[in-house]
Amino acid sequence: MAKRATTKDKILNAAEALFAEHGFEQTSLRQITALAEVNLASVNYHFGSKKALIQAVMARYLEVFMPALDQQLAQLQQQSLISTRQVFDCFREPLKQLSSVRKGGPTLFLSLLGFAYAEIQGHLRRYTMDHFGAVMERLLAVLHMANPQLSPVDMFWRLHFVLGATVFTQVSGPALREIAAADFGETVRADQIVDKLIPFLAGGVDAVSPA
Amino acid sequence: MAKRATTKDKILNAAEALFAEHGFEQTSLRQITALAEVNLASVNYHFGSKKALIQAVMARYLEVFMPALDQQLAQLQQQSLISTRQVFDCFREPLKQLSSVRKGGPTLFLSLLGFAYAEIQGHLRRYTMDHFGAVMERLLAVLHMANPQLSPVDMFWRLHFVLGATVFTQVSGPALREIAAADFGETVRADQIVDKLIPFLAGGVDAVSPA
DNA sequence: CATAGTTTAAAACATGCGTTTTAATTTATA
DNA sequence: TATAAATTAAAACGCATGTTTTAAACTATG
Repeated sequence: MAKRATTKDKILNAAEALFAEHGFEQTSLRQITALAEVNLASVNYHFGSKKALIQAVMARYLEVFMPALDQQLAQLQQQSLISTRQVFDCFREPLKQLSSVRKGGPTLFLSLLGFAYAEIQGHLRRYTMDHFGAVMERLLAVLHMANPQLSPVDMFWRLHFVLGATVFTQVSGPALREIAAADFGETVRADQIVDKLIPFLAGGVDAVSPA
Repeated sequence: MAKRATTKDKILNAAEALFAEHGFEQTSLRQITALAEVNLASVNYHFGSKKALIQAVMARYLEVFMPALDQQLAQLQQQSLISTRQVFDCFREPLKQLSSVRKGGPTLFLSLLGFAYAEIQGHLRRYTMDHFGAVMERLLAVLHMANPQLSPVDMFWRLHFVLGATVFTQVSGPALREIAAADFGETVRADQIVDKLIPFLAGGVDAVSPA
C-alpha cells in the first residue's frame, strides 16, 4: 500500500533532521522546505506556525518515549530498595525503543530534547508538563526513594544539574565527539556517550551534601 | 575627578546587564543602545561589531578571573595529594573577587559564561583559548592529579559534563530559583547555587567508571 | 464529467537585525 | 580663537525571518 510521502510528512522529517543538527531557532522554515522539497507556505498551511511544527516533531518521539519511561519507573517503584543508578538506567530501554520510530532515533531524540531545553521554549515546556507531567512526578518520587537523605529542594537542584549535563552533552555532542576523536584517537559512538554519562550523574546525585 | 560615564562605558554596562539576562544572540544592539541612552551607530564606532562588543564585555571579567584562578591552581598543583573537591574549590575565591569589578559580579560573570558556552560562539571560544589556554591546561593537569585512575578521554568527557551542568544552571538560574522559592518556600541566593553545585560535580567526576 | 474541497505554488508583506553612510556637533590642539 | 580631530546623531541599506495572500493545480465526490 505504501503511498507516497505526503507533504506533511516530508516537512516533519526534514524539520526533525535540521532541528536535531542545528537547533530550533537556528533552523529557518526556508531551510526546512528546501530540504523537504515543498513550498514554503505549506508549513503554515499544515501546521499553522513554526511553534506548532516544533511541537509536532517532538510529539512523535515523546508519545513513544514517555509511556515507556513511565512503565520502567513504575516497575522500579515497586521495589523497596532503589539506587540512583537504577533510576537513570530506567532511561536506557525507552531510549533504545526509539529506534523503531526511526533509524538513529535515540540520538535524534536526545539532540532535540537538548535544544528544546537549551532554548528555553516556554511553549515546549508547557506542552511537556501538560501531557507528561505525571511521568516527571514519578521520576522525582523514585529519585527521592533512592536518596531519602536528600531534602526535596536539594534533590530539585541536583535533578537540574543532571538535566544540564545531559542536555549540554547532547547539544554539543557532535563537536565534542570530533575533538575527542582528534585528541585521543578514540571514536565514540553517539549512543556510547550515555554510557559515560550515567555513572557521572549517579555519582553526582549520590554525593554527600556539604556541612 | 570622577568624570562622567563615557559612551563606551555606558554601552559596556548596558550590554553586560542585557547579555547576562537574555544571552548574546537574544540581545539586540538596539536594546543595548536604548538602555545605555546612546546612539545605535556608536556601538560600531567604538567596538567595530557586535562580536567585538561581546568580547569586550567578557574581557573585563576574564582578565580578573583567569589570573586569580591560575594562581589558585598553581598553588594546589604543588601538593602531592589532590582531591577533585579541592580542584573545584579553587574557583571560589577568584569568583568572589569579581565583586570588585562590579556589585553582583560573580553571578553576572557566571551567567555570561553560561550563555557564551551555550550559544557556542566560535569567536569567544577562540578568544578564550588564545588568551587563557594555559589556564585550561593547568586545570586539566590538576584534575588528572586528583583522578589518576581516569583515562584522559574519560576525564575529557566528565569535564564537559561538569561544564554542561554548570553552564546550564547559570543560564536557567533565575527561572530555577523562582520555581524553587515557589515550590519549597526556600529562597536561594544566586551565589549559594555554587555551594550546591560543587559537591555534585566532585561526586560525578569521582564516580567509579562502569565495567 | 463537472464541481466542490483540498492542497500546492509564487509572490509579497511586515518586521527586526547588524551595519554603513553622511552630516552635525562636540572636544581637544596649536 | 581658529582649526583639526574625535565623537554623536539620524537615516537608510541590505538581508533574513515568519507569516499572509492570491491564484493555480490537483483530488475526490456526486
